[in-house]
Amino acid sequence: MADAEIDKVDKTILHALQEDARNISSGDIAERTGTSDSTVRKRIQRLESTGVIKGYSAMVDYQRSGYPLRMLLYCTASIPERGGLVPDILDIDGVVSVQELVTGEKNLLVTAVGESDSDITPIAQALLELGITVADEVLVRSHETQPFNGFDRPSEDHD
Amino acid sequence: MADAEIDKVDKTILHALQEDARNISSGDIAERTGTSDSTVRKRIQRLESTGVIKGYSAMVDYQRSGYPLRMLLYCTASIPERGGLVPDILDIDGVVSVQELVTGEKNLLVTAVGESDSDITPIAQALLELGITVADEVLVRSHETQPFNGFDRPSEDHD
DNA sequence: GATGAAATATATTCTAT
DNA sequence: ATAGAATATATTTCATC
Repeated sequence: MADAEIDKVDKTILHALQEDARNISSGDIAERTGTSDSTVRKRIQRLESTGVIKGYSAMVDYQRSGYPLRMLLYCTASIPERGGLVPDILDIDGVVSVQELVTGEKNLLVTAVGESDSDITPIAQALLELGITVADEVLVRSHETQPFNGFDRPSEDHD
Repeated sequence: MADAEIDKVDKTILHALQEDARNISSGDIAERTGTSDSTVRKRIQRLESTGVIKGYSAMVDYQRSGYPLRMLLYCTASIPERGGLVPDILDIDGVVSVQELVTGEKNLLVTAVGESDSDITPIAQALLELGITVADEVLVRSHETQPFNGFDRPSEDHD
């Protein structure tokens, strides 16, 4: 359950699956690791069961799928409550991520997606009902995400 | 190329692939849409080629894979340059996302992942070399992301 | 871990509606 | 644009070393 047992093979697997989770087979990854596909499959199962791999998801361009609005909501919640509120926040329609911030008065960063501004208002309302103050709202103009590049150098072992 | 042609079937496909991009086949999705697997496959190809689906990626728990540090870097870049800098920023080791913010002096939000604080310093340095000022750094205590839930109600067509 | 064979599932192509 | 059928590939499962 610890996080220490990530070796070269695991790194290569993580890198491959971050690159393309749908069209790469265990055999393809095995070629890169120099092991067999059954080994890769067992490793993947372990990574899944230990929670290192949380799942596999299509990366959707919300802009091109009818939801052009992306907004950051900086919130303030009381520290003791904050952690427990995260699941409730994720339940709010349009919310795609919640981050607890260590420093600052604005200790919660909520990201929401929608069709238009009118979709954001009810989100702020729902947050208020959870006892969370929305201190600031910032519209996101563009958004690029990529896999972490720490797994593509399996030569340097992490352990 | 427009973003308007997302119908019920597409929404169901997007929802399914966001839920599990690796272990769901076109046939499985076809059962949900009430169409055939060959139809689903063609729809997926279209969604991919129009850029609605940007790719498929394993969601990795960086905390459990040896990279417990997540940091937000609020930056300031001159507006005309900002957009063009995004690819350069993504090239920096440890950077996982770049967001252009519409309002505020801090008009760029960079998210980075690393093993320890010492991994963040060179990132700030690299940003400086691009002519970007790091105005603020905030450590992320916890981070939860989920698929947008707008695709799980295919009853209401978006068009 | 690795390997090989059997069983399954999946993708491709072409035809038709 | 969707569906169906036939073929070809690919993938997993499982027993074995």
